[in-house]
Amino acid sequence: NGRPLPNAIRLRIVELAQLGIRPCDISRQLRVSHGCVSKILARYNETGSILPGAIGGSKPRVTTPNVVKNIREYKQGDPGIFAWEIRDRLLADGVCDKYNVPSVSSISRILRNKIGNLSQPNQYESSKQASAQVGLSYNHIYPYSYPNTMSPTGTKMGSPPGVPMTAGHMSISRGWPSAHTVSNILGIRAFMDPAAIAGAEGYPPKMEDWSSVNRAAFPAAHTVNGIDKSAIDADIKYAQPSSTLSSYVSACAYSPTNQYGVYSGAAGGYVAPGHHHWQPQSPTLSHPGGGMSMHAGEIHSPMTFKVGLQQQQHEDLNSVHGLSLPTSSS
DNA sequence: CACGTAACGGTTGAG
DNA sequence: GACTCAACCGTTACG
Repeated sequence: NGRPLPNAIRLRIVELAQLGIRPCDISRQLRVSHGCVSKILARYNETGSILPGAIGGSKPRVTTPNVVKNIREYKQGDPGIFAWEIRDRLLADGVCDKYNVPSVSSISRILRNKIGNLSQPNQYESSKQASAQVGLSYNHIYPYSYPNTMSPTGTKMGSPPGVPMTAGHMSISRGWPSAHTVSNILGIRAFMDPAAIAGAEGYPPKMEDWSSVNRAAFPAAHTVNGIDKSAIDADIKYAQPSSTLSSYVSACAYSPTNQYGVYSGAAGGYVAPGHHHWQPQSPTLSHPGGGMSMHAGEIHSPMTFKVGLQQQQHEDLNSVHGLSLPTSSS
């Protein structure tokens, strides 16, 4: 199946590993392939996140209306300007950063297709030149936006939201933002995902049974009660692009004190991203020291984001508590 | 046998 | 609304 393992299972994998259980035993116990266990643990060790990457979607366009507008202005200001000069200026003026600056060929294409007839200064006439409004919202809504270009809140995001990430890591992942960069965004969904909760109390018989499982898993869950999966999904879907929310969730979902302190000391480890509370209590699978230092920059911001929406999620996650981890008892 | 990882087919979501 | 594309997923097979 192509869908991510429920978060609860992912959690268990990391938790068991930290308890010193061997990966092969984990895979047997949780009935997950050893390859999957290996992958999740490897990722956890590398990034501190247990969350899956961002599935689906398209690579963000770099030729946003704003970029096009700037290119147009450059061209108008200096009709003889070369594409590579435009590229440099886009970088120099901060219109783009090195990650989302259009290629020279893209710029050439823009010049040719969209700005070719500069004699017509009517900016928004040609093609679907997208209004400035759309341009504005671009970074806003794009889950894949780069951390440094996407900070609608303006409060944080000096580093990727909620996820530890060194520059080196960014570069090895992909040209555009690493899946891990947005993994916390997915965390919203993953953690609200009924399947994830269902998975906590055992192995979900069928992922397809989300909606029914959901109700069973949240008998008293105010937020979910009476709302079917589609409604939830819709909420989540719209919530996702919000970096503010995602930041919060990443913090909330992995808050060791509120959510998982119950489990055990060792289990606290997986909460990793950016918590100074985190202490490798179990050396078995604790993060490499370097890994934690990567998180340092994140430490404070997630905490601040926990406040607003916490109650709601908190209770949801408490449900996770109630249902999960027969391990600790058995 | 345990483990890491590439190949594979499936799922997802933006365009 | 169906389609395409490119991302990620977990399983499987192999070393």
